[in-house]
Amino acid sequence: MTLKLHNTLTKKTEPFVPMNDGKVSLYTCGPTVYNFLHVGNWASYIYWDILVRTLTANGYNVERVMNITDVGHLVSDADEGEDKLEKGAAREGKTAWEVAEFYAEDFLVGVEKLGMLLPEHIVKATDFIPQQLELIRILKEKGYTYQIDDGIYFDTSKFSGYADFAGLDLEAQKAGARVAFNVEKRNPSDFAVWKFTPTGEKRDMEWETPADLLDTTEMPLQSRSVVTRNDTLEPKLEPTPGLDSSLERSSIIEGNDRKGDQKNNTVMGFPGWHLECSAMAMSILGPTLDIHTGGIDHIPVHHTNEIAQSESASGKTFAHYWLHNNHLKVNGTKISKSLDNGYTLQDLTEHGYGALDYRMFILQSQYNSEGNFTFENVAAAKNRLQHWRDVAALRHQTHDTLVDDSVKASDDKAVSLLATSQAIIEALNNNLNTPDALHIIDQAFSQFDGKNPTAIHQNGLTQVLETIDQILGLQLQASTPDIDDETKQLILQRQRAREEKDWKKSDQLRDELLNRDIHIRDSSRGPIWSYIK
RNA sequence: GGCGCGUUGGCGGAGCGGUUACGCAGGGGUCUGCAAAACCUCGUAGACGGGUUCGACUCCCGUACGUGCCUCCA
Repeated sequence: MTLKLHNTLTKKTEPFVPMNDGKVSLYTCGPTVYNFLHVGNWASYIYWDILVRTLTANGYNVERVMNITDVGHLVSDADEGEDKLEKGAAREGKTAWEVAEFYAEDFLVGVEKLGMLLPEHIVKATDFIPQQLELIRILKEKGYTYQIDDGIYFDTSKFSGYADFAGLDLEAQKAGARVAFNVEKRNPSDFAVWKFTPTGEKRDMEWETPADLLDTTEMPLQSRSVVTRNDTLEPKLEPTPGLDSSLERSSIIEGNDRKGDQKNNTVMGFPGWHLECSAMAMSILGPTLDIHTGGIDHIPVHHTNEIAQSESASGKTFAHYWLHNNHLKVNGTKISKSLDNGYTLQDLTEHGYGALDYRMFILQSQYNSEGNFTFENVAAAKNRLQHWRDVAALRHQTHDTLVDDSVKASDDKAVSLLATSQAIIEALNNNLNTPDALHIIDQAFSQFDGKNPTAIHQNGLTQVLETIDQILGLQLQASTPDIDDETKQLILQRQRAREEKDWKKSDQLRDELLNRDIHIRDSSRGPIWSYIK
C-alpha cells in the first residue's frame, strides 16, 4: 500500500507523491525556546518523528529542516504583546541569548530521551537574519509590504486566496473581533515581517534595519506611540495630542545608549515570527517543499502567513502537503498556563514515568486526533511497553542446544513475524495510524505468550524488534540488554535448588535476583527472566 | 458574538455499511512448592432523536454536551 497522508491544503487524505523520485523535503515548525516544553509540545515532535521514519521505511531519502525560534515570537501569534524570549529573560534575570541557549539545549536533551531522530538541519532564527532581510527585500520590491510606526508589514489583501488555506472568514472575524488591533494596519490580518525596537526599550536581540528596506520618504517614527483601537472593556487609548511627537519622546530617552543610533538614522529591529520559517525553509530546501508540518493551532495564522509571504516572494507553491497534529488535552481540557497543567518531561519523571513510556502513550493515538493526557493513561502505556520489553528479552533466552534456528525455521512463527514488519509499515502508511501499528505488534507478540522460549525463532524475533525500533523508535532492543553471566549462574543455581525441592534456598536466590532487577517466572518449561522497571 | 471540530465499553483508542479491533484496568476459572506469569473465560461500547438502507457504531439531518480558534496561554 502506498503512503497516504491527510493534507490540510486539500482537506483530503491522499497518496503522497514527492516532487523528486525517492527524495522528500520536509519542514517542521520547531519550538520557541523560552521555557521547558510541555507534553503537548512533545507530542507534536513525536508524531513528526514517526512521519520521517515512515517516509524512510518507504524508501525515501528525507531532508528535514527544523527551526528553533529564538527571537521574534511575540506572546500573541498576531504580532502583539511582548517577545517571548525577552519576557523569559526578564523572568529569569538572564539575557534573551542565554535563555534561548538554555532551553534550546534542553530541547535537544528531550529529543534524545524521547528517541527522536535528529533532523538534518536544526537552525536558529537568529542565524538566518540576512536571509530573512533578503526575503523582506523581495517582498518590498514586489510591493507586498508597507511600513508603519512599529514595523514593516505584509499586506494580506495583496495575496489573493489569503483566507483559503484555513478557510477563514475574514469579514466575520473582523466583525467578531473583541480586542484592539493596530489601527495603522491596512487589514486586521496583516502581519509584521520586521518590527522596530520600540523607543526606550533595550532589547537583547536586535539588528540594524537595512536602509533600503526603510521607506525613505517617511522615516519610521520610532517613538510614536502605537495607536490602538479598543472597542470593548478597556478605556479608549486615544493618543494625546502633542505627546504623539516622535521628537519629543525621543528626547526623553536621549540619555540611553541608543543615542548614537538615532544620530546615524539607524533603526534597530527584529524579525517577525512568521518570517523565519519561510526564510529558513526556502533558503535550505528551495522555494517549494514536499511537506510542511506543525500544530493545528498554526493553521489560521502562522501557516497562513507563511504561505502568503513565501508564495508572494517566489511565485511558486510553498508546500505540496501540509500536515497538522491535533492538540493534546490534559484531563479533558486544554493545556494552559493559567491551569498550570503543562506537564514537562521532568514532571513525568517525578511521577515515575520515563520518556519512552510517554512516547508509547503518544503512539496510542493517531496524530490528527485529540489525545487526552492523564497520568492514568500514561501508566497504561507504560504497562504495555513493559510487556513488549518482556517479549524483547526473550531473544536472549531462545537458545537450545538441541534445537537451533535452522530447525525452527520450519516453525510457522518465523513466517508470521516476517509479515508483521510489513503490516506495521502498512498501518503507518494509512495516514500514520500508529494505534493500528501497535495493535499489529500486540497481535504478533501474543504468539510468544506462554510459549517455551527455546521454541522461538531467534532471528525472526530479532528482526521484528529491529523493525519496531526503526519505525516506532521505542528502543526495545537497547532497553533490554542480555543479563551477565553471574546472574545467569544464579538462575541456574535456583533451578537446581528447586529440583532438589530446597525451597528456602530457591526463594533466597529469587530475592537476590530481584535485587538485581531481574524477575523470574517459572513456566512449565523452565524459568523465564524479565526486567523489573 | 463569529467560524470550526469532536462525542465508541471503567480508562485510552482504531478500522469497518452486515464477521473479535487492540491495549490498560477489573471479575471468574485452570495450572503451580510459594510468588509471579501464562492459559481459558466474562462484562453483552458506540451521546440523544429522526432519516437513508434489506441492514448503520460506520452515510445524512437535528438536539444536547464537550472542545478549539478568532483574544493573553501550543
